Amino acid sequence: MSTDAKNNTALMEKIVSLCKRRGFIFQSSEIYGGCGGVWDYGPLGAELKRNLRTAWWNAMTREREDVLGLDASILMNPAIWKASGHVDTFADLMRECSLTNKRVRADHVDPQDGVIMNYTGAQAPTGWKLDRVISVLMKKGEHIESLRKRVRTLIASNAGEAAGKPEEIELLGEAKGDTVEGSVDFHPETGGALGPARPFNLMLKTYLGPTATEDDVTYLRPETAQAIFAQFKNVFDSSRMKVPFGVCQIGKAFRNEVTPKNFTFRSREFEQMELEFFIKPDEAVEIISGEVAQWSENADLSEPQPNWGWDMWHRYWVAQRTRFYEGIGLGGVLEYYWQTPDDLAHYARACVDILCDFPFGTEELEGIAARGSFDLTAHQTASGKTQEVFDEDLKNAAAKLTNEQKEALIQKRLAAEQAKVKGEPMPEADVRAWFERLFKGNYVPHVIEPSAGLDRMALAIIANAFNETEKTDEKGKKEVITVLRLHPRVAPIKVGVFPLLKNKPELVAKAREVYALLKKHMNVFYDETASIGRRYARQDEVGTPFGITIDFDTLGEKGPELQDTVTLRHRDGGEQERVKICDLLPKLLAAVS
RNA sequence: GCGGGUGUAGCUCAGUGGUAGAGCACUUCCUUGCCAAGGAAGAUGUCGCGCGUUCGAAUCGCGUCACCCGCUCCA
Repeated sequence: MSTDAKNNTALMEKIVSLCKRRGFIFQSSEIYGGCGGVWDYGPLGAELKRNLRTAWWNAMTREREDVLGLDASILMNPAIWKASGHVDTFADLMRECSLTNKRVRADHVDPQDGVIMNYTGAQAPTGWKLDRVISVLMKKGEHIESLRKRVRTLIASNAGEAAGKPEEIELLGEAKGDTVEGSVDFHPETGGALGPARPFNLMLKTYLGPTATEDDVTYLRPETAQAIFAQFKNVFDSSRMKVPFGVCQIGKAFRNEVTPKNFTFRSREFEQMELEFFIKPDEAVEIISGEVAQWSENADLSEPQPNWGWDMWHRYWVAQRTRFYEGIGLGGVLEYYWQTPDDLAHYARACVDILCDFPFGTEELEGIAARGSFDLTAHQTASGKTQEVFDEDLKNAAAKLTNEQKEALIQKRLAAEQAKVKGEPMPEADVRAWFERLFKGNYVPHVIEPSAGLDRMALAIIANAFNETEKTDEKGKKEVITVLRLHPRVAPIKVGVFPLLKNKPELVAKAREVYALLKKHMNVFYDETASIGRRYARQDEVGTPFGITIDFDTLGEKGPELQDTVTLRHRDGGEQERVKICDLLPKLLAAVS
């Protein structure tokens, strides 16, 4: 491991340790030895998550006119997961390469010719040993030395650092095996023998009903999005909304990840915050507005416009989400990755990953995808229930088009279908049928999907707020000071209230008064033990942005001007100001909301 | 899933076959005049879990679970 990587691992360990010590995050089921890939949030973690959830919910729906909330069940009719493609994608039989553990779909192995080479194991000068039979296909025309080199390289990369340099690995007990033709038992790239075909499903299966037969199988949802699609018509019909509008949801999702890792970053149970923002197809926008706005570097994305097509809406949501992250203190550590056509799923038109700096690397916080009408159309087809909306503006505008104008639109779309890089072009008859419905004002909405992970967000917040400095006191004793520089809005505790001394009843009584005053409005922590400095430090470590100290001036010892004023201490920098008790609440509320 | 590593007090760790330890944290009391002060007393561990070897296991062996690292996976 490089020095950087080691430092980052050490940093991550400190963060994990702080999270446990101060009650942010615990290992699930710890007293029973834990449970792989799931985590519990302690008192402070629960507050932090709640603050993030509230910030998101407010930004996405309460502060907007065009987005509504939903809270759907985790268990759903399994037909939803068949329609969405989740069952098929994950129910494939997979085979694993015995050399590299690379997986391939069992039905996607190309037949190969060659000679099977067998080894009884391998060893390295580092003392590392592999004690298992290795079978590799020496492809027709391949030189034995080239095969050996390949095997050594693959073994070394799979074994990690323990095996040392590939060229020093010794292959043991080489023996020539059978000659095969058209064999599908070897990995097409590595040549390693493939293991048995096994189902590989990332969805957590369960049974609805006590009989637990295969007929009762359903899944814990692997994403919250599908519930929004499945309830689209109900929300639309019950809310009097018009496209464009969105439906958002916060909730748990479950994936049987192969390797949960990086603390809470990739876990098997996690919380998603997703918005499905439904928009008109570009053709509808063009008919109504006469044009579709083109994006450029200096495009104004602040207010949605009627002539926005999917591209503008997509970029608008990227900008909106960026603003959100800035508002919770992550503005400085974001990166963006625009997926290339190769990365994109066939149904997606564009997808931006919002990445964030973590100690273990720059990783995805949120994905913002333009998914076309893929999801609603899939549910329409599978359920047999129309997911179309009727758009009167569109019908009226279309009625004014000449036949030539209509045909021009159809021709433009047909050309676009032919130019598609991924997926099959839509047959002309289907395109014409679709336009037929469109000209009457009917279409299945398209969608922009910003999908964020709450647990990742919480981890990003903690990791980026984590700050350690070394301090030397008067006696020359060095100590490490830890401060979580959390944005006041997300901090689990907003303010600490301290009497300067605990053996002066007047100070304690006044401090309890201030505590009671603030507690109704925010999470406040009262502490009278240990020295004032230590109490400040304890709160710094959990990111409490403010500290209030009740001292003798508060009691009026230095005269009436200072009576009923307190010291307000700021976490970052430790500067202090004198504030009247009656001014505290408005001042603090402004800072934390 | 593969390979490597780790697991001892709340945290960080020492302890290599013979009575479980330190620092910090914690509790109580005294003291305290703004940034991890001091004093006194105290509590805290089936040494991840299970099986085995042994007169005796935190220590050795096997298994298992969890976490970390590297692969792999990640619509």
